[in-house]
Amino acid sequence: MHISTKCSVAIHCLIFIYEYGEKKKVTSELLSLSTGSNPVTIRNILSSLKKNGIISVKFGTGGATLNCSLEEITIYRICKTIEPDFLSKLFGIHSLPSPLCPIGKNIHSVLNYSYQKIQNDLCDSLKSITMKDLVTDYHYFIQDIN
Amino acid sequence: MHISTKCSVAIHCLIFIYEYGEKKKVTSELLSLSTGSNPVTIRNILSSLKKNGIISVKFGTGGATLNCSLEEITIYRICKTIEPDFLSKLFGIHSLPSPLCPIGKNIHSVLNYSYQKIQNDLCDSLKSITMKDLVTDYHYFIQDIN
DNA sequence: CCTCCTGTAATTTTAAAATTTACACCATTA
DNA sequence: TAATGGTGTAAATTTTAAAATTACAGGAGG
Repeated sequence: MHISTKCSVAIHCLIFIYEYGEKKKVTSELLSLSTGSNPVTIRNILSSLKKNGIISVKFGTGGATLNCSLEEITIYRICKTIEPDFLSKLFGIHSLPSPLCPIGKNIHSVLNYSYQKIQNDLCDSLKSITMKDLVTDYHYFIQDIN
Repeated sequence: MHISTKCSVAIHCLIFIYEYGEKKKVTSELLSLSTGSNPVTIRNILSSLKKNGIISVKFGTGGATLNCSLEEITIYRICKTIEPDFLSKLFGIHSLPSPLCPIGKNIHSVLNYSYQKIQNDLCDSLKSITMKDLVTDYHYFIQDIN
């Protein structure tokens, strides 16, 4: 199972909110059009980001705005917010090894021990990239291509 | 989507083959019982490992044996063998962002640029652990628990 | 030549992710 | 104060990917 596309959509939304949040009323409908995802999916994502304090969403009247600086929003923070146990779901593990076999009995412990290290490494990697980097890259691509 | 459970099953099989491959005839049926996975799944996994030169499987009569030293088999090599494009499938990306929106038009480039770095980091992490480590851990757990 | 095994294609089942439908509730404004 | 255009969320449905199952051809060795 991979890290959900919801994280990619969340990044897309955050760039959009950063770029337009002050000028326009950024609604779930608008983000739905830009991302190509369903408005309900967007609302669920925004709801998580809001609970984590990353954005504010005006209830009733609508519209999302950024609530903290780009440097404070790492990819790790986004993933963790959207999908709290994404790291432990990184590796699939077969659920029914035989308890009668010494290897079957211990394989979960063995795998988890090494997988934990890999998860920690991935965690560091995800923490090293922030929305600041992504917005900078976005501006680079905008200039370059258009 | 996560990294397939087939990788965990492959590691299970390799420990089994290392421990018993010389003494017993390790068949897909036997590995199926130990892992709790289907014999056909096992045969597909063994078939990949065989093509990569990690193990040998006796055709006709049956039985798998290790073909190289434990140190040479990294988790990366196993994953890559079982699921060649697992790294690029690590992050899901929404497939239909709007080409009419500047962000929608560039989001794939932006995401891939950062995701590539993360994939490289993960790659390094996966290369840092070998079957030697996993077998050592296994022996540790065996002693400890039984 | 019979038995036990591998290799692999094709189908079915299962499980997870995403979408859709539905509706209660809030703010603004005409 | 009622209409409009939003949010928040639950529940059902659809879609998609992974895994299991079924099926069978073919090799090795007693």
